[in-house]
Amino acid sequence: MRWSQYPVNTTKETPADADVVSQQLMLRAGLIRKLAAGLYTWMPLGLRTMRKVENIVREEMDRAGALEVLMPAAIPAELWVESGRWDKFGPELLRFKDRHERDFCVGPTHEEVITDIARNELKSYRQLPVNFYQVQMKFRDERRPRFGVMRAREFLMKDAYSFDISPEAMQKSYDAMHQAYTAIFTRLQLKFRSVVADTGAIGGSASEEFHVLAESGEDAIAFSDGDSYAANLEMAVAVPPSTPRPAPGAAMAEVATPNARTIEEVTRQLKLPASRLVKTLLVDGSEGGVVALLVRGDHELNAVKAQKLPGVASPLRMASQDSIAAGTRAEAGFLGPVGFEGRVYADHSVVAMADFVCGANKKDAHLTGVNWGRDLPEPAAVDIRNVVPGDPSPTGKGTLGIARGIEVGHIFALGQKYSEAMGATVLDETGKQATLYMGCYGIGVTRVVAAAIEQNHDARGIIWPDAIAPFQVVVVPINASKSQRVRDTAENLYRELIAAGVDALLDDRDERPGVKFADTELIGIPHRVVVGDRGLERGVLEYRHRRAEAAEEFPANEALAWLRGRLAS
RNA sequence: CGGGGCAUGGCGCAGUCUGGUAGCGCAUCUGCUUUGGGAGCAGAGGGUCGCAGGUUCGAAUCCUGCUGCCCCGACCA
Repeated sequence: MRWSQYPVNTTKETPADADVVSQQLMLRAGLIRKLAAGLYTWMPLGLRTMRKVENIVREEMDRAGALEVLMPAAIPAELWVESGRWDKFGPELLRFKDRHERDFCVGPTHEEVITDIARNELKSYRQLPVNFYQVQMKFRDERRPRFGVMRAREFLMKDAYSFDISPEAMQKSYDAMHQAYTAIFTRLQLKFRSVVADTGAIGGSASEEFHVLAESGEDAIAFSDGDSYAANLEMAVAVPPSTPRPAPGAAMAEVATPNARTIEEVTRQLKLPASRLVKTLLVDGSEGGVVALLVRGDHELNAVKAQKLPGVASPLRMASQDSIAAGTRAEAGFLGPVGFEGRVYADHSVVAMADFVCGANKKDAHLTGVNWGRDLPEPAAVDIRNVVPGDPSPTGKGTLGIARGIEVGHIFALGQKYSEAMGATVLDETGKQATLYMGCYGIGVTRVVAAAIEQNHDARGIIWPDAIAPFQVVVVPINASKSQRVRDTAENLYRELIAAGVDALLDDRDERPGVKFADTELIGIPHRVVVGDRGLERGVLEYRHRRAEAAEEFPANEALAWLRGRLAS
């Protein structure tokens, strides 16, 4: 492609309303243009990258044996009523009526449509396993679209749905997708992790998310340095301490702690580390009243874990001032388990403590030297805290660290949720109707593009991985208007590259060198070749990788062969 | 949906309080000079000041209503 024929409008100024780097760079580089909140046009340059991502996804899906289909974006309401999601989905589902006043929605995901296909097309267990996928624009009317294409309302998604005769077979399909996703993100040259996820509202037996690691990621991920264990922070298991609880060494005593309502204030007044304190959190019980949750002073309560405990209201709600007063006759800031009459859950790390400090259930007072068994009954030991860096991995290998990630893929072993609701069955070996087992698997293609930028950029702009760069190489003639030799050399090299099947861009604009360099770096072309009279005097061209500190020279007369070596590595 | 804010040429903004000629930078176009890190000079084009109503001799500016957009707020690819 010749740059002069490509309307790439780059800007020096950062758009005022772009709040993340990827969005700023995509706008500055002219990859996308915003039409309305959460709606973007993909400009030629941006679309090239998106298509490259899409093709890699498609190739790996095909390789895994999945079959591509294309379902309508507009879906009749009946299917959604049948699955029960017409009422459950809420305002994110964009609904509309056609000219006959029939209800429709714009598909935010396609379980209903594909299950309808499955029940009509699949008759026998002999047709299984089967996995249908599509790459298609989805629409979700996000309550707040933001971060550019990362959380847009309309976005390109690869969604796949597997159908199997048994849970075991479903697991095989699921594993195959896990493998395919790993291959995809590896080929995209992104640093990523697959993490154990909460199956949440969708339900099902297994679920993993694929995260691209980036500082700016919205999600916290705990991962082990000893093996491949990784989980969402909400899901990461905090293992009980391996060291036994020390014997009591002190008598229980009440100490005055005026106005010490926070852990920080108590540690300051008592001159003790937060790890010696017990934080008492009262939450609403599922049958009224309050439940006490205890975590160590330096730990954080994990709401997802806590709301799964028997007797605890879900979703988790902190107790109101009134119910705290009714349950303890004390006030928040000075709560403690000693003398508390309701249900008590203590995190494993709390159970392992001796001579600890907690609230005295009395204003301006705490208790010190408190010990389980002696001063209060042994509590129910549970895992209700967020893991912290340095915790042992639940797999027993290595310790946990915390990283931030952007969720770009999610795989679910769904089970029979939709097939049951919509009656998707086949005949099994014995000739009986058997309800299908489903899995569903998504990749946010547009989000991958943004995530790749979040992970790969510097002050000058984007640094595309070779696999998804809109162009692999840019040939930059310097002062071409003055030198026939520069013009010819650049032109010939460009043609050779194209003929060799390399995605090459020729910057044939009549611009000053500084402008060309700055633009090339902003749009993130990984390999740059400079053709200038200065080098041609000595028969050399200049090469620089987007990440390299400095340029290097190479012989002009064997340019293609030399460059191929660089492109391969 | 709650809270805050913004709307002035393609982009970024000033002007609004205190009504009276619509302005700056970038970008665009023309010419000359320049040419290895976002050039200089000279000139040019481009604006229903978000929309509707009102106050006034006169409204970007004051008043009312509407719309759109952005930011902050724990369920997502």
